[in-house]
Amino acid sequence: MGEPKISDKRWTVDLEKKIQQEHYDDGYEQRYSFDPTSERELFIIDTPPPYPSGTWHIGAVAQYSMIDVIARSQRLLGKEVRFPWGVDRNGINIEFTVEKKTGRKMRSYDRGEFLDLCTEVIEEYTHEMRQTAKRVGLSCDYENEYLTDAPDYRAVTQSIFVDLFKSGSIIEDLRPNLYDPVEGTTLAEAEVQRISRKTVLCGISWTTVDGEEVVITTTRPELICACGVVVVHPNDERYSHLVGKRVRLPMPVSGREDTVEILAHPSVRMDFGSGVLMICSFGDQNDVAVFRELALRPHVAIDMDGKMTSIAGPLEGLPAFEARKNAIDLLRESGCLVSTEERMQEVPVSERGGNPIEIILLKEWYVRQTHILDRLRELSDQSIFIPERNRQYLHDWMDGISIDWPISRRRWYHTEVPIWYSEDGDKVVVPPQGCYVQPWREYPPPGSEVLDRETRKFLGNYGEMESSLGALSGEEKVFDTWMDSSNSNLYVSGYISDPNLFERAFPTSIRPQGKEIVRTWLYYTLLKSALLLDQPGFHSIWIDGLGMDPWGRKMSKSLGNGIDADSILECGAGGRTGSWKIRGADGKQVVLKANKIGSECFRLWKACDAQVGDDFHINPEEIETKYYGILTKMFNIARFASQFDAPENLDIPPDLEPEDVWILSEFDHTLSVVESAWAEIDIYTAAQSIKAFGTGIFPSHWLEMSKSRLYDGNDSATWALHRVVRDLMSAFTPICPFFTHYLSTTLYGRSAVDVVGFPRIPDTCGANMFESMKGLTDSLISFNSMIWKMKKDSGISLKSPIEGVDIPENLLVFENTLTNMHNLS
RNA sequence: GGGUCCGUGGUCUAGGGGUUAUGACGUCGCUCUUACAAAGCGAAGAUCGCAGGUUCAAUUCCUGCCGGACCCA
Repeated sequence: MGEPKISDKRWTVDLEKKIQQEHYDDGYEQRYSFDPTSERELFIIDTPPPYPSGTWHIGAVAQYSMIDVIARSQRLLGKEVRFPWGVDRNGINIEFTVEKKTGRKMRSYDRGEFLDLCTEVIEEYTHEMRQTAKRVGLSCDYENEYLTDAPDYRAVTQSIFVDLFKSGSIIEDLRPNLYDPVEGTTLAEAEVQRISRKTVLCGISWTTVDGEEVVITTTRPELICACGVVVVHPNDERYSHLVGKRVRLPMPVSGREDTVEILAHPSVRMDFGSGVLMICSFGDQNDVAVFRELALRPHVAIDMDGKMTSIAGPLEGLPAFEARKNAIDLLRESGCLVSTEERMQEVPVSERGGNPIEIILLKEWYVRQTHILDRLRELSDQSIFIPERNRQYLHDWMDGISIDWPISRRRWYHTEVPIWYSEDGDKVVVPPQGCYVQPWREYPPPGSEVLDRETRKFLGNYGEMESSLGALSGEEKVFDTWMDSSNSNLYVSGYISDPNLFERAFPTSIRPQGKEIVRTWLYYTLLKSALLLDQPGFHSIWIDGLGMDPWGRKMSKSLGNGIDADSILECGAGGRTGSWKIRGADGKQVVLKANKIGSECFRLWKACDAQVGDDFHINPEEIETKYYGILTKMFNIARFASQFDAPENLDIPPDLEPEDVWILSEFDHTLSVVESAWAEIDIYTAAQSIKAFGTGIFPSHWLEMSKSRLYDGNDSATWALHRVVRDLMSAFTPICPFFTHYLSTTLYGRSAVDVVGFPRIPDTCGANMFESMKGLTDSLISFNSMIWKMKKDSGISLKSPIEGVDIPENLLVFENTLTNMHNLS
């Protein structure tokens, strides 16, 4: 015994930052790198590649910190863990950022020049994001960082495209597409959001060729020129006599017939407006469905700039929104407008740009998916979902899929569709595997192949056929960014780059992610794995909820309730405190304050505070008050232990006394619970068990009982103390790596983060005594509490002697200890 | 409008057909007991959203309603 080896009085955020600094400087790579040839069980994590946008949301950071807990706990269980660090950098977001920064629209730039600007800006953000990742303790393999916009990653995306094209899973077709006319690009169903907007519902008088008047209700009078058919419900007796007749369009049109047929169709709601509906190409998704069903010839009313085409007659050239106002005026003048009514309507807008969406006919590339949904369901049922109930999100999404996935976009900062077209348009050229190409500014590289555009039949090598293809035109379109990110599991498991690894590592061990991107990232990844390999994609899928504000609302800029990650992680560093102004539930500003949080406390909070899968409320005040004290407690236990020299050999115990056998058996039981919780990716149970033992039974009862023996240099007590503290730190290391690293290194000269193989207490120390000794635990707790209460009630201090207390029979094995501890006489 | 999930002391949270419902924070009282007052010990505090139903028994299962979140039309 002597001076404590740990001189600091308590854990501080400054100490945390100092330890972190050393940790990242010193041997970081050896510690956390991945050896693909390892004999150990492989555990590959498909880390969500975050999108760098400047600030990182605290909710997302909380999720990543739990992914790190998974990574560290699997290392602790002895697995060879690959915890990759990837950054998703493709996409419309960065294009918008650059446009905003420079005040110029993308299309006013030279394409190459614009790409360079994007790279520059995204590079800055990428750096900031990596700093935050390190600050929260993510033990990723940063050395082998992957970027989805880097040539090697894009090459994988393009190679997979070529494979799927050759196998017929990717096709090119002219179909009605969701389209954002402001940004000039196609969208997938997953990219569409709905907002509520005020709109005018018009009642318009149409006249049949026999001269009968019919009123049709619509919110889109400008689309009359695109009307292909007028429909009524088959059971609607008011109109059954009209079915089969033709009706005249109430607006002038050009280049098409000016009457359409009236038909019966069950999709009409009889109680909506007049009960007569005009079907246009393409007003909404229902129109698209009816057009397909009735095989109608579409009239293109809106062009790619969002303006009315020539068929719109007097409306030609107007943007859709103005055309609508104009159409209403024209109808009013001609006396066809019989009613107008303002009402709220849900309209589809683009997720990124917030622009109203049109549906227009476009030639695009598609990944076929509707044919494989049943198989996909079977495959996804082979994966374990954590928690199981979140499997439902995937099922719901798959049940709603009705059209193929359009993957081409008319944007720039994305992976290019790797294809060239022959001059006659009948043949295409695709690059060889593993090669990144930019067809809009490059010719096909050596090794490219020529295929028939329709049948995809191999026609010959590009080198040999070059002269027969005429002037090649490179595809200008790019991929939806989900085409890139949905390859992440393949990429990190060694697809193409390391076949030996891929053989062992696929299906990828785990996909951790938030529930909000089940319909995109998870679904598309599973689709890819199914199309390419007919395999499930993942062994386990861990789906967490979303970080919400303290009142349970989604954090968003517009609500003013967001919390920046750094403000939490840096709270308490260098004497700075944290203060957050957040708009509360009642609309008033609420100020939240905290003195110290940091990464360790933050991680502990997330691990302990809620089960995986549910949305979680983030309140900095709560994080501090509920969890900082636990760190202080655990720190002081280690500090206390550090004043007694640790025995040389912590593997072989001396002769152990009964109370030490008892605590070791209790501890081993806790360890067994924690070990199986880590194995099942059950962070909550592991965290709660460690916390309960480490702040409860161990310090409050065993430590108090053993103090006098420890001060007397008792070998048994000293051995038990250090064995428990050392292994407790190891078991705890996935949650608080820097905290346990510091304490274990200081006490035992070996970092808990380097422990590979979960610690358990040997049977020789009583680990197998748990069943026979567990009855003592409850008796001890109630006996100790009873004495403490007796002393309190009689107003004497805890060390004062007390008389007339009988030790219960089953606790007589601890007679000396208890007599000493409570000063019984 | 439809689907999914959630609703447990003042706050957050665990659990789950059966004697006194888990833990934490906050509150109150006592204590500076040779690790810890940024702590310890003790106490009070819940008709488990509401209304029905199933059952010998429900907070737990079912139905409806109310409130919240997410997704979809």
